[in-house]
Amino acid sequence: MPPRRPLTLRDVSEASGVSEMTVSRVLRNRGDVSAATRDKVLEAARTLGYVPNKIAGALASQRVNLVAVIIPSLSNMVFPEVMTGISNVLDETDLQPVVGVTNYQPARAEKVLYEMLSWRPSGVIIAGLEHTDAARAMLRSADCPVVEIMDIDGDPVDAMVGISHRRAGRMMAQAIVEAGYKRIGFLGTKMPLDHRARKRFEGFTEALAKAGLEVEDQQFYEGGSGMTKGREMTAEMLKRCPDLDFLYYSNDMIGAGGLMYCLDQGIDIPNSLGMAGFNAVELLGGLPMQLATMDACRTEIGEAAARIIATRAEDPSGGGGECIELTPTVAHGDTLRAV
Amino acid sequence: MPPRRPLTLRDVSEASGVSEMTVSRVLRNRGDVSAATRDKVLEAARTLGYVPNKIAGALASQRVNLVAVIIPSLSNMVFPEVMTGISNVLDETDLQPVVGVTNYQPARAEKVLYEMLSWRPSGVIIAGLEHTDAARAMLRSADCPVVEIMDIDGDPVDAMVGISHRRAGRMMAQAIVEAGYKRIGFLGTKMPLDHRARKRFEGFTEALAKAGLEVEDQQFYEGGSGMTKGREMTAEMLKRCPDLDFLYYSNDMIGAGGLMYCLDQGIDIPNSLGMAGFNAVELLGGLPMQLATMDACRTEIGEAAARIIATRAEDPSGGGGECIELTPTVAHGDTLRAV
DNA sequence: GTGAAAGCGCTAACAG
DNA sequence: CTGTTAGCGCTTTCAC
Repeated sequence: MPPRRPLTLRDVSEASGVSEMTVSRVLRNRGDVSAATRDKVLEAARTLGYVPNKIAGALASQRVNLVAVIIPSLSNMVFPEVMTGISNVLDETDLQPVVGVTNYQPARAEKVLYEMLSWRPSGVIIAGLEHTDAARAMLRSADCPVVEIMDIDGDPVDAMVGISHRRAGRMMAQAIVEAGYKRIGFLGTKMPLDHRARKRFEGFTEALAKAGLEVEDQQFYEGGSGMTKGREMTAEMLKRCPDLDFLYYSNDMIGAGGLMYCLDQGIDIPNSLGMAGFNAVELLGGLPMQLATMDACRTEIGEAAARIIATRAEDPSGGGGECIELTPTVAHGDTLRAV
Repeated sequence: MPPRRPLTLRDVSEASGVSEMTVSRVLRNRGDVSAATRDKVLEAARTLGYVPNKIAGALASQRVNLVAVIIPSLSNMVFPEVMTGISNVLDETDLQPVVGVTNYQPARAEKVLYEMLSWRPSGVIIAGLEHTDAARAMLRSADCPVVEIMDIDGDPVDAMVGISHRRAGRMMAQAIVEAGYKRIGFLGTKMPLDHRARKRFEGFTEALAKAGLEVEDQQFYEGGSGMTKGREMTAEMLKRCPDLDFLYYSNDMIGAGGLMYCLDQGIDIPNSLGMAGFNAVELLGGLPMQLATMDACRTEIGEAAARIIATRAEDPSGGGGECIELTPTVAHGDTLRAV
């Protein structure tokens, strides 16, 4: 057995007695090749176990079938769902998503972006509208479509697809006000790290203000959002302010923890206390009570974003600056009184 | 503004008055370059907004800093945790993970693998030991380290890192037997789709048999494992076999759903009924009762796998065929009586 | 329908 | 410390 050297087109060419060029044509289903030649080539390629070298191919053709997807985390169920949407659409094309994770760190985001752009992807899908100056500069001069997703409250570099978190916050506030709750507490992530949560909170307080109300107590946390965290924070807040009649959580996981705590305590939900989260986490479907929440249209966002990239990959001249706003809906569940 | 053409080294070379080769050295921190030249180059590169073309670089250097990670799903929290482990280690190197998702479909796995191998990655990390013949063939002839993860009950193509699911099943069975439970039901995914669950089940029944017991009832499902599913299945099984005294679930999510159901029903856990899952999902920390479970060492698996790749990337001659078995531990939680 | 030549943008290897 | 030369493996372009 000769020292293993990666197979090249030339090997297939020699094995099949067909020129490299024609082998290349066959392997890419390009141009007219006689059935006989095609068979010879495919046969040779398969028995050799040839895998084309996309690096060389991409360099020569100036075409890369990769789409860079840059997200803050995989642990937050939101992003896997966005990925599902993206895959749903890209699977129909020859584009391939490549995922980069930033862990909510702007510095990492910059590095991941740089790294991915250096592979000259056919498109970039990136979470959020807030980026460092350097990242924005890279996105702007990237020679491919850029879709910023999840959020539309801001100025995109190119295209954007998402929901208005400010509006989402307002909608939830309105539902709460309409249901007659008055003494409202907020529990969520530390804002500077989470722009979308901040915008929801802003919309939320704004709509409360319009109804003459304000948030009576608030508490912020850092780190992973498990149910444990929600449980602890809820216990603390209710100890501090026992007369609250509603708790608004920045996401469903901590909300579910809070809900479990309240049920343990025998609190009468949703009458003496209402609760709501954000994000419609379906994993939580089995809880004894359904938390009020709001669907953030994650799969749809991924699909729409991917569609923009795919469309422009087909026709690079068209498109640009697309802006797609999706509309979330409030689910009252069992923890927010209907009116 | 001239028609936008991607910047090349030559542009930086011209802008800085330094040869392409030296520019290249600076940008890669390679070899000795005088501080003066270095500054000129970096300055020029930054103001131009140059991003190197890794495609060309990789072709020339025959080196790619990508590690292909192939996993069945992102929705199953297991895999994001493995990814965390991988990132923990690769972040210290210049290697970059690239994720491909197969959705548990062998055909997709083949395609994703082919696609990734065609980019000539520095390593492959792939979930499971079971692959189609074509996939195995590709892995075998891939010219890079291949680490199969999660499971070690089988023959690896090259290296493997994981736990023995058969042993995990046995361990849980022993804990259950020792605790004195006798009438045991099993609820899990359809086996042909999930080799690791199957192996756990095999080990489980084997250890039960050794204690003179067998599974009294079992039920399988397909599709996403949310708490809802676990709740429904549990209700059905307990209706069918009300005298069961233990329920073993193939994962924590459905187990948690079952637990919620039983608590709703006022069943006395863990006395009249014990329960256990698999995978130590920490998101569930806030439930009123902690499900007995078993840690599958996901982060550690990712770390160990990445370390193998990183080590071999440094010294391509060394290594090969590493096999790392990690040992899970049983957590009794509140749903499995201690002895 | 098929082949030959040129070069994609970078880096290895060597020369100064 | 810096520059020159020759490809990396494929596809584009053009010729037959």
